[in-house]
Amino acid sequence: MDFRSIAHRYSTLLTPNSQTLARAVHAHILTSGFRPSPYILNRLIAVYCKSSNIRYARRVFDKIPQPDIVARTTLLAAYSSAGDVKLAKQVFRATPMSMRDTVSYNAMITAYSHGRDGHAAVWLFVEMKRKGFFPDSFSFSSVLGALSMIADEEKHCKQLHCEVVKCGVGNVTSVLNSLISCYVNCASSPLVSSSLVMGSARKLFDEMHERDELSWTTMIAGYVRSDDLGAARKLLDGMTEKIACAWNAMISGYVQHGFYNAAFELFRKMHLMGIQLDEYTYTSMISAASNAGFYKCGRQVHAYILRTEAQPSEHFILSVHNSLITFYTKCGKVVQAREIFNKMPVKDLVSWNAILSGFVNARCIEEANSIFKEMPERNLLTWTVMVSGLAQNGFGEEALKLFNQMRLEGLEPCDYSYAGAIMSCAVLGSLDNGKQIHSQVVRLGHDSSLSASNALITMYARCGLVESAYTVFLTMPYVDSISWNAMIAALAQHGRGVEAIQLYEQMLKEDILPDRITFLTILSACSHAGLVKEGRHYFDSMSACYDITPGEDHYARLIDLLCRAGLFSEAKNVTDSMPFESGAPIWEALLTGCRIHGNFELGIQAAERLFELMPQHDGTYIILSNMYATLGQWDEVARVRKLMRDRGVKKEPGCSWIEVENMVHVFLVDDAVHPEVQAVYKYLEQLVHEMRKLGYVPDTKFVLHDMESEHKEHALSAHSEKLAVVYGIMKLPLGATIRIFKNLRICGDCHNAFKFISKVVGREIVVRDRKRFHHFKNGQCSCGNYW
DNA sequence: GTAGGGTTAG
Repeated sequence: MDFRSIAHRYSTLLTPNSQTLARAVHAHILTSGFRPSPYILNRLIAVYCKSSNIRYARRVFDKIPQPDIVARTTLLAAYSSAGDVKLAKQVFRATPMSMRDTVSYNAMITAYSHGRDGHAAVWLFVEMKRKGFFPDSFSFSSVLGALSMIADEEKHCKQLHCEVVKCGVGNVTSVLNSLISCYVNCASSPLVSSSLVMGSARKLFDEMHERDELSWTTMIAGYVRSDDLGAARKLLDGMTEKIACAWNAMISGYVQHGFYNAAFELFRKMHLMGIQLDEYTYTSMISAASNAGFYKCGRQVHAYILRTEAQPSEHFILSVHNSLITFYTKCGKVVQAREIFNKMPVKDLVSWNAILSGFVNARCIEEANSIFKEMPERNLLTWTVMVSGLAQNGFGEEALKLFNQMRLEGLEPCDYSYAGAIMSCAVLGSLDNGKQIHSQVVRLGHDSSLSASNALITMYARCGLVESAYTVFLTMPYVDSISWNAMIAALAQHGRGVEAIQLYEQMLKEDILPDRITFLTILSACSHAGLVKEGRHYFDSMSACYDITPGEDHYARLIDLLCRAGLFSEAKNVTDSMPFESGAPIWEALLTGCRIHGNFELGIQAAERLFELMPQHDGTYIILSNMYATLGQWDEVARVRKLMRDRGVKKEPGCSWIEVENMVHVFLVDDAVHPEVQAVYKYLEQLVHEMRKLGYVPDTKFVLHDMESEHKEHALSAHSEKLAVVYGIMKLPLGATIRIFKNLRICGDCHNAFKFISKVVGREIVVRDRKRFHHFKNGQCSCGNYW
């Protein structure tokens, strides 16, 4: 067979799906010196482009001495869909003016549009007209897509609408679809009245002579985007054709707005009506199940897919499995999620990010870390998930390090990333860092972001500056229930229970619905302030007014509230009426109350139960041993100590820290490590002398009970919180508030001592311990000794 | 040779 006939056969066989043949032809060209016609070369480029083999396409292209406009446009379009605007532009620029035509302009406009550069696209559209090219329906579809990105006023859409009509494509369905989509996008701009613009879109839709799948889908998705689910549903119900995309848009709208039951109802209807369910339907439904916590429903969807999809496409497998990973992790089934992830034949970035955040949410930080290291590629989301995951799990330092590293790698953090960094500062109590990040947030315009601002509220509160937290809260352009919860929690942690309750009441007045977290917060606010009646009232309102079933955590806080107030019989009534067995949180609350009120009988009972439920928890042993010590039952003290030793339980060492000039200084009990600790001891000695003059008597009871301190007199002055406070007095500017942090609860003697210190040195001391804040000022503590 | 919608990761 000669070359000519081979060429002929190739040209008929080179369909877009014949990649193998394309390689054969290519090889033939390279090895035999065969010079195919431009037509064959163009086909070859097209086949390579179709199969995303752009590098081969480029090699063929570069071999052509004078590529024609078809070859150039094919390559340009391939770069465009691969998202490589730079190379697309290169090809376009290299095309001589005399060769260019409308199609090549259209392709380049689309390339800009894919590269999210709406201005460049519109500019090229204008240039193309100036150069005398007449825009066709493709030009309008492309430029309208670009315009959607930059138009924030209806008049922009209207302008192009006029041109569409002038150019005679005002009746072309595809152009009208793009135009509708343009109006729809514009409707989400804050500068326009959404209902007015949606009205214009709808008018176009109603006046169309012919509506295709896209018209219906665009219009329905448009209503969904402008939060008008009712209009979307009405349109869907009036649709006679069976258009899966339109149904998918509606379902996804329900899911995004949290109407999970409506989504499932529509899903069933879709199935009953015989509309083809596809990966888009399934992913939405699975995500509905994960968000709503409908484990059974999700399993059913999963099982249904396995039963019905015999030949799923690669795209189907990928997207469905990606959403399944999230589903299983959100339902607490990390093992299943991992299994699905491991078995996936092809993984993309979404899969990796899904499993990563699954581990992060399940608090499996080690696994998350190894996934993060293993990932073949990372994006902004990856880093953000990891930063906030580390922060949420208490690894503030690691989180901040990672945040800085992501910036070094040239990634521009988004508001969520900043929220993670701010939370790290909250965990560390690093006000200097927090303030710095706050100013960056403002500079970058992220201060209107909910996630960043909510994190700022928490950060300021946890660094001891409730007023700054309040300022953030009050200056937010809009707030959500998380903002309210954060602010109420801020007041609660600082013992300002009455204000916390007032804020909660205001939240109700503003028609914000409280959630489970709100009640946890408000109950502990009542607990810290001794507001028993109010606490009971709010607890009862949960199921009565808000249809929220109190969980074990809510019961535990109620019991904490009652026991702190010494109401043990009431607490018992509550535990008896609980719909479940008392777990560890309940017994812990009881034990805390018993410790405060010296109710040893019940306390010992609670402690013994806790030994069974969480044998590795150091706190129980310490409280129990202290109780026995107070009773003088030294045999029992010894027994508890032995039990602790035998079980290998280690007491978490007390440690306190303070920030001075952007540096965190850490002190341990009996610290000998900090370079300036000798000076600190010396200063403390002088201070105690002054304090004694005012009536301070060291309370040796606390030493007696401290299982780690063998040397009484010294141990008292060597508690880490004292060292940190003294260091602050020595190093911070005169009059500045001393803010220190402790990993455990503050010791009773230190609490007493700080009252005296605040008076002697005339400074405010703020202590954040494991549970709450203490503000010492002028010999008083804000907790009113109720802690 | 060129366009436009519905999904999954916080």
